Amino acid sequence: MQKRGIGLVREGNIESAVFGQPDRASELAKFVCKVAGVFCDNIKDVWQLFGQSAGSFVNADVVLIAGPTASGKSTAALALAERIGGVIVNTDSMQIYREASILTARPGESETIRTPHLLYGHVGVQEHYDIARYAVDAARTLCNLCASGRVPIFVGGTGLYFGALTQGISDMPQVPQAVRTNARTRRENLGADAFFAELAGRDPQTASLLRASDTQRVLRAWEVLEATGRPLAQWQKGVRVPALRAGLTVARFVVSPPRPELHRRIEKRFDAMLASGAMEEAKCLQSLDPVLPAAKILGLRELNAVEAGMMTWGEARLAAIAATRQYAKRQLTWFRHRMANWTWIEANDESDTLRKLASYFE
RNA sequence: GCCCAGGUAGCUCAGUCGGUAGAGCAGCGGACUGAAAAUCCGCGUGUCGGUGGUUCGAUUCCGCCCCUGGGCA
Repeated sequence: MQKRGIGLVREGNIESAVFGQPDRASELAKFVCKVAGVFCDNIKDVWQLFGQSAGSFVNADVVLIAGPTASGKSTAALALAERIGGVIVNTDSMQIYREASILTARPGESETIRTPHLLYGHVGVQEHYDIARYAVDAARTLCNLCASGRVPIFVGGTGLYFGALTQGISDMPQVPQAVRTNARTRRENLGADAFFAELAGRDPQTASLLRASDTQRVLRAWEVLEATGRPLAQWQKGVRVPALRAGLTVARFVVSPPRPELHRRIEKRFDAMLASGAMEEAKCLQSLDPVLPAAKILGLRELNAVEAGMMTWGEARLAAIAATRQYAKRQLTWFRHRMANWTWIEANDESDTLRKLASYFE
């Protein structure tokens, strides 16, 4: 076992140890600099203050790399994996689907042959995958990898799933499919407002946190109450167990190109998808039940609209690209607020991203 | 060259009987614990083509010019 980097911060009777945890270190960096009376704006500088090499980061037990769609995070993660002997683990809610490799930009054979990629394409599009299953899959994967001694590098764009890794989700029973179907039917029959009023009558606590228009959450609240007899808000107060258990050294990164560059990359990537058979893939998925999560894969609806004669190619292309931009924006909102203390890699291009990311593992 | 229709937000357009303007889309900001590539909330971002004139006041009316469509030559 290699030695972890440790820096001591002293102020009066406060004494804190900075272990090889970039996020914790970055939190303390400003404080350290203030105490030391020097200017430094990154973690490596902090380490150098203490005469230590930033190489301690290579000792991370786990690496997390988040980023908006098309940010180049997968490429960066692969390069990092090869450098530190890591294994890539998916943290994306759509790249899990077997039959949708092109539209979800899932790593292909040329990537998977270089480094093991886990939790990619392991679920059929007909399945109703969700964060609960992800939490289980991720914990199991982590467990397996711990024994192997290879560093897991979790890569993806689903903020909620990163939450399962770092925060965990409250334990609660699975809602039977029949109850879920009933909820949908009932909301359709009653209308959104009456359905919400009904929920508010039975579960004012959860309802007070929601709006009638929030279809998905209102349905979820109703289902959980119906299936368990207990308000969702109560369940959510339950203990959350992170998949990344305490004691692990976790290096956390957000890959974030400048917005205009990201938009260019999104457009370019969609054209690349079209060129590599996205239309054919969409055709195979066109009869998917709209209720299934996989039916929400970006671009699917638009390409199927072309097939159905409802949209021209040009319209579908622009609509799909716009939908992807909007998704990236929502991801960034999550990351900015939930991952504010992660190490942000704000590079202009792929090689710059790689260089910056790698610099934390030198 | 002449005639007609236009030139208003990033795009498509509405509107102002003269008091400096608003929709959709795009965009931007935000929320978010079992569908999360989902779901939901908030925000107009503008030399009203240019320039003279009339007017207390012009994006609106008039003249000229420029640009874009279409038609006639």
